[in-house]
Amino acid sequence: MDTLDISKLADLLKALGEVNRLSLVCTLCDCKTAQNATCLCSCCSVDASGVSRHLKILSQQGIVTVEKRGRERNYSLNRAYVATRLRELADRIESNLETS
Amino acid sequence: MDTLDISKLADLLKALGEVNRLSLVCTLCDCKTAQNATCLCSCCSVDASGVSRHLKILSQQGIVTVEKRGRERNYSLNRAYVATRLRELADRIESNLETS
DNA sequence: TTAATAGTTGCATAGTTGCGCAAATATACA
DNA sequence: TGTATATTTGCGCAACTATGCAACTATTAA
Repeated sequence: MDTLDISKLADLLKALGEVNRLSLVCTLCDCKTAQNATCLCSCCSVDASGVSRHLKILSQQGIVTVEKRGRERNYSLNRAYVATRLRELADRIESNLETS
Repeated sequence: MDTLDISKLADLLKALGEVNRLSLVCTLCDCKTAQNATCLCSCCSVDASGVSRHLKILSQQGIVTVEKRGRERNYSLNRAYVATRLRELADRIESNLETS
């Protein structure tokens, strides 16, 4: 894993590593359908502008996808992408090495 | 997953979500034996005091274990613990729901 | 004891982050 | 049109974070 990958992964983990953002992610986890920002407000303790900013960070990191629908934005979790990144790191951490 | 768990997991991810700390973790990944702080300095772009502080945060989060040995501290990665936390989240994210 | 080595801690600083509020933008609908 | 709803953005603020430096503690070894 080179420096660039580490930096990119760190950005992903940092995006997940904030309690309100992780709450948003966990809420989206439990939703079969995409949710709009107003609906997502209820799961974390910030106002709409804060939720908007958190969702922007999550989407910049590829954690959620936005779909514009009228005046709403519908957010859905990129389950496979996030799970894959987390499992890749888990696998790397648990890999048994022969050398060093 | 309740609020407390989310908060605790966010703390873990935040600890991993800093590029120098993640570099330390990845370096320890590739080491079969525990490494001391001076040795770990080379993998990230901060001085010894910075490394010391980052390692403290990692150990507070249970990511690494410290073993005092003379004037050295030897750090090793808690592979199973970290990998398990990451996989738990990955599993939750990918779980298919029947409702909602 | 003295000097060297390993690591930690206090301090100051620069930069980042999360937040609410208010204003702005965008869209829908009467 | 005008009004309501959904979301974003600018602003300022307070709190937090990462950093280097210098001083410190702890341990080893000459």
